[in-house]
Amino acid sequence: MGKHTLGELQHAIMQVLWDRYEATVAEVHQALYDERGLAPTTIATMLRKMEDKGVVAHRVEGRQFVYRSMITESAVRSSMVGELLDRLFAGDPAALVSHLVADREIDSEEIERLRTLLDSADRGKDGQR
Amino acid sequence: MGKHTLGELQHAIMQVLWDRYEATVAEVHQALYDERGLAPTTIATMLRKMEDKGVVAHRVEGRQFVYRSMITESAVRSSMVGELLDRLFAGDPAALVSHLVADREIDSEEIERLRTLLDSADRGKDGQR
DNA sequence: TAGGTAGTATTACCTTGGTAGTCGGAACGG
DNA sequence: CCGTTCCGACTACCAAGGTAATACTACCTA
Repeated sequence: MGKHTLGELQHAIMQVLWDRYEATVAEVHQALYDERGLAPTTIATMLRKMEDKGVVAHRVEGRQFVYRSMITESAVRSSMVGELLDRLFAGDPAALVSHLVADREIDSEEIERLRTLLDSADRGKDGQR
Repeated sequence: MGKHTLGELQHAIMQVLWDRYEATVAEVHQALYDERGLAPTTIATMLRKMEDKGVVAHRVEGRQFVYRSMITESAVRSSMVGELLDRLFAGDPAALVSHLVADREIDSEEIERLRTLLDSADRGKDGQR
């Protein structure tokens, strides 16, 4: 499996593509303009670089390019979470969760949610095998 | 609060400093040599750059520099986990945990550990207020 | 058919992380 | 006292992410 690591802007662009499935440069630019105020050429350049990396692809429609994502959001998450896990927590997911509850003030309500989540995940695994 | 984001090598170096509290360039180099096989100057250069960023500091002992970390491991974790959380999960820790159990094959045993962890965390919070 | 315009291609910087060679001074060994 | 060696300082690259101006081309319109 490749290194699906995306930079800040790249991820924001992917977000747009994941939302709409397809988008022209202009559409991506529009979608990000309020938050970032970047030039349209910046978006275009980034998309080209991302295509070089193989994370997006485009088709031609009239005189504009319509881009689409080549990787799923969950693949990117796996890749990036996995990397952070290895780097910061020696690959131990429990250590990450521990950090989450200890440091990031997660209120009791949130913890309750998480516990429910774990319960169902556990049940799901049991049912699967 | 600053952006305590460290690269791969930088983090490995910090790890050494966190372990020993203080270390010379040669010691850091030695500690990382088996895994990475880098030139001593590479370590020295990196440490200088890290000092520019303010994440380490040094004192002079004889003719060598003794470096120490200026930031805690937990601060780095907070910073980097927080960033990943915002970027990939819209700041929702539960979504991260959800991804963890759904995608990263965490076995039932692990889930059990996590649940125990959440229980005690919850109790801790209650006791605090 | 000429000119404007929309939209991609080219080119160019800047920053940060990473990697390392070479230089210069100071200490150490004889 | 002299040469070697140890070590930080300086300098130099490379890649990737970001940011954007400028060039080019093809279409659309008057």
